[in-house]
Amino acid sequence: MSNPDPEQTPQRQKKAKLTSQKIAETALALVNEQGLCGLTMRALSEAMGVQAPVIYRHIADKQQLLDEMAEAMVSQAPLDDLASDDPYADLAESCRRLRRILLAQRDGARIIGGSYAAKHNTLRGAETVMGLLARIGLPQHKAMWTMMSLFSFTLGEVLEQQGLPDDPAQAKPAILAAAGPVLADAHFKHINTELLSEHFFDFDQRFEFGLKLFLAGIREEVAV
Amino acid sequence: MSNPDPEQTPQRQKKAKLTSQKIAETALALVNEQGLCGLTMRALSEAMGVQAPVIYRHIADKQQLLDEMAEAMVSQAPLDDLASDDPYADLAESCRRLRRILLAQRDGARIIGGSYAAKHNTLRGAETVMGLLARIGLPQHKAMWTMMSLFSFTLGEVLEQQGLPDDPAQAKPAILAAAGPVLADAHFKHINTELLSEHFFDFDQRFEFGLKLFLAGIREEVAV
DNA sequence: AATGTACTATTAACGCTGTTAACATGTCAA
DNA sequence: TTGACATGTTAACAGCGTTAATAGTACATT
Repeated sequence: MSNPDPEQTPQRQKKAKLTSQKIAETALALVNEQGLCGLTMRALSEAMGVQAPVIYRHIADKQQLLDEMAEAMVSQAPLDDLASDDPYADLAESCRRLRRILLAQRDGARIIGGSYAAKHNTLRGAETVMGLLARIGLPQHKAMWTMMSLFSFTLGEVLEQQGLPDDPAQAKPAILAAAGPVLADAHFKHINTELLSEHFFDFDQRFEFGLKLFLAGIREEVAV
Repeated sequence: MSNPDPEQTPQRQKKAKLTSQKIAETALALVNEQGLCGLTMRALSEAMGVQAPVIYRHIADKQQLLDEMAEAMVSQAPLDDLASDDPYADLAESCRRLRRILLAQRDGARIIGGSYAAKHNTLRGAETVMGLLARIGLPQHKAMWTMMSLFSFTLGEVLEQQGLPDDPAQAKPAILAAAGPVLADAHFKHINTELLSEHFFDFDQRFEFGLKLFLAGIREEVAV
């Protein structure tokens, strides 16, 4: 059978049979448009051409919706193909992919961070990373701590990046204006607005630098 | 004058003059009791023996309240006394203090993470850490990236720790029960429930291990 | 001392939220 | 045809952040 798309979906995807997975995908799309605050059950149901209480036929509450959204995000970029001869490079690539997933979805870090989803795709990604760390030579419990540290670091970085207002060209002057007076006043020798302006908002370089530090620390740990 | 505490405050701190700082402190105490979800403007005003709209005489909206709360938290543990002969040790201690602040306040990580407060105490702490990293030998922009990476790591770790239900003895079995079936099913070679059970929830050791990795990475970066 | 002014507090209400109850419709099996 | 069950609807509840309009209260000035 495989559902041959019976009709051309007149205006929307109207009668799409409403699975919890489709709900999660629509919710992610809605967040991309409106932001996480705009994700209300009513707005979501309207986007699906349906009344609000219908959603509750497929998911228990909003928290479970967020969990499904998190799992849907993770499943978008599996790590199965990572099998180069350099596990450190693969490890770095894993973190970059996680970061890319988070950045590709508006408020992605908050969605992932707010859910403790121990579901299939999430655990599969973890398994891959644990395999890399085992190849590197870490014992199992240290591998787990390392993985979680890398996850926390990556999540925290994107959390901060996505925390500022949507338009970066607008957020930057605002933050500089807020910090400026304080920095000018007291005896701040190691921070100044030029430093903030030029390097604080370069999130890509920030992330890569932190990642490099972390990997160097892992090499050191293994070498001992 | 200095307001000699005119009366013995009959039942509560009733007529405490209601500054934005006192509001923030009461809000933090309320979150400690009820959790962040329990922090409503009505509950907060009731805790202060006052009607809800009065709050808005002193703060613009709830986001600003959260900012004030974040700043109040940071101000609780300054870093001024850190001046040992080992800047790496001071750096580690800075991270531990930040973590202790976050853990001491219920939902502390979410409060700090949700605010972009470029206020006095926050920037002063940053200045101290930047000084340590300068002593270590990092150029200014790398010092800033390093500081932000450490902050993201620490915040992310506590965020995850505080993300699980309040009673850890209750959260642990729940998560294990959720992950168990998935782990048993497929070909998971590097993760298992024993590993999770014994080492995932040891957040202190997790944090210390990640911190060690990071510091080793910094040493490596400087040594090059 | 009386008065005007600014601050502080109150009550009432608006529009919105997640969620549930009660009821209607449609679909498929016996 | 007759159930049974999934799926949809409308109406409503309690609670949220926030604002408007109003009342009281303290203090500087006349």
